[in-house]
Amino acid sequence: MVGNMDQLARTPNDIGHALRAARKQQRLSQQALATRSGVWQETISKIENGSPGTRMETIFDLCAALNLEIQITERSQGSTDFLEDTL
Amino acid sequence: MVGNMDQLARTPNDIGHALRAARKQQRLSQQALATRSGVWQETISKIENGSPGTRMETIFDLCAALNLEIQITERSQGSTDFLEDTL
DNA sequence: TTGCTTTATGATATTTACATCATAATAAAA
DNA sequence: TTTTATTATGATGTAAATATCATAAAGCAA
Repeated sequence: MVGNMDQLARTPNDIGHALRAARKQQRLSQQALATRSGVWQETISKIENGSPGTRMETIFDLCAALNLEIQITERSQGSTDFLEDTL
Repeated sequence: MVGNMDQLARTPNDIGHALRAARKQQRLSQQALATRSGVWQETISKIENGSPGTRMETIFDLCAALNLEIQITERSQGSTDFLEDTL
């Protein structure tokens, strides 16, 4: 394990983990986050537990409230995966 | 100019722009992307034009098909750069 | 144990994204 | 121009996310 390369999100679970980690790091309850994000506590619970299909904007709201940012970048050519673009 | 730091996404429009840019860069039509992502061309059109409320998983599907990755990170404190974790 | 806080869950109603089709508008070639 | 490829748009039906409430389940202190 080289480092903290775990902000990568490719599934609803990844999102949930990232959000929960950030919230806990800031010692916010789901309810406190709900208040400052406008997303309901019940919804936050589901998202943190990886419920699928969450709307982008809900994630944006939570990220904003948690001082998180979302970046979209080219996938860095990984180690063992050998998938080639036959462009 | 240090680098291309414009993959930041905080609105549906940002997502749309990133996706369209990547698709064009790879010279794919919306239909071609639709085929390889499982997302319909009509839906791709709307997303690229910033339609709100898109489901996370739809974005994931498109990113996967375009070799893009989504990262969630702490918002880097701007200019005055003494940020402390009072852990 | 009790009591308090936090998180999860169940139900309902509204809203909306997406699939799907058809097609219109636009762009690009020919 | 005409033809073809691409993108956008409009309509419909279904599936599902979220707001909202009520409450159950966990967790944690006293």
